Amino acid sequence: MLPVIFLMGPTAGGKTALAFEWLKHFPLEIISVDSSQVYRGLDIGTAKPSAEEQRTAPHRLIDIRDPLQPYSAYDFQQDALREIADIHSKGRIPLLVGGTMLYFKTLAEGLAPLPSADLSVRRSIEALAAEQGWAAVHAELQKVDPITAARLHPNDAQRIQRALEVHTITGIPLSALLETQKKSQNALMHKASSEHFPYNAAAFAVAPPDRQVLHQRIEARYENMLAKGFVAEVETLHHRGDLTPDLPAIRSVGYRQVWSYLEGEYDYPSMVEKGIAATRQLAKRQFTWLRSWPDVEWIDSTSPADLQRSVKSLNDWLETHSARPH
RNA sequence: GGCCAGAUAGCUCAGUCGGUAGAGCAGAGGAUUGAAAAUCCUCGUGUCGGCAGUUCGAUUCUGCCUCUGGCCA
Repeated sequence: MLPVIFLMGPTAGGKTALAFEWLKHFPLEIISVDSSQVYRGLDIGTAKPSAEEQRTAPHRLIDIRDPLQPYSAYDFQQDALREIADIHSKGRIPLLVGGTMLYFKTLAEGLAPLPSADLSVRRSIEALAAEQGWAAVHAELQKVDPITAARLHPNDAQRIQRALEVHTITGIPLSALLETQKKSQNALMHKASSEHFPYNAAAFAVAPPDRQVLHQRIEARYENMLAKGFVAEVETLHHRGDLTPDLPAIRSVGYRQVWSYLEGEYDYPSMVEKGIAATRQLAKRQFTWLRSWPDVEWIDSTSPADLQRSVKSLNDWLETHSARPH
């Protein structure tokens, strides 16, 4: 079974530095696992690798969408599987690096056979919500899919909308469709191969062990982004005229806050404070995913010794779990 | 120097007709199936600036002090 490496971690945790270190020692090719770096024109604020860094180490699945175009976990799964196969065919090893934890999970576990998003259905559900409130939409879901309705909090508008959308399109409750997948799924999750993911995957996570240290890094990095022209970058997007703040791209951490600042919703210092706080909150949610991920090897990004240890660890794993292509 | 207004959770503030206090934000934990850097849930004891007085009881009333802001000199 061919090897695949997952390098996960919170934002500003030190993933890029570690990936470049590993690149010196192994025949790796990088696939980005990042729901914001897929968008063209979102560079500074997503900490996208620079042109120079991309020359040294090409990143796949970056700059593959216009901010107006949607991208989804399903799209990622399809794209990533294709890129993994391509890298293997070249006799190299795929290194998946990023912080979008749902994308990692989707890749490892696969998705149930669900319909993709349908704008007109979503609009009609939003119209109902605007007219009667989300409690009414939740009640509507209760009628057609009581299992999902019970699972979702009445305030979780986004998930209620999706569940109702799935039922409207297929006539089958979301809960039933998820059950289908569960039955066909391999008993061993994540690390084990399945029909969805026939690879041997090693999972690593990098971060400073001390949350305060991560917070300091987040703050320093945000200030640095602003110094590098982050506001001007968002201004360019703003001036296009066709982008709106409800698009996933513009909702990205930092972009949303600068966008609001440009709209005059609050002043510059507030924008900075809110942007940094939103980044901390993102990191916290990423930790929540990582704590429950099975068999993760944690690496302390503040310790040079630990970075070196990880090289040895990765080397051992590649030797025992798979024949290295070279 | 005088007058006025403040001083309550990490921050911004509300409140207690005297019975030791609560919102928003921040923070922490959790959930997470085609928007996921999204969306949602849970978690609030802090010498109520200090000292003294009145009182059964003061964060609340009174006096003095300290600090902050404003106005007048």
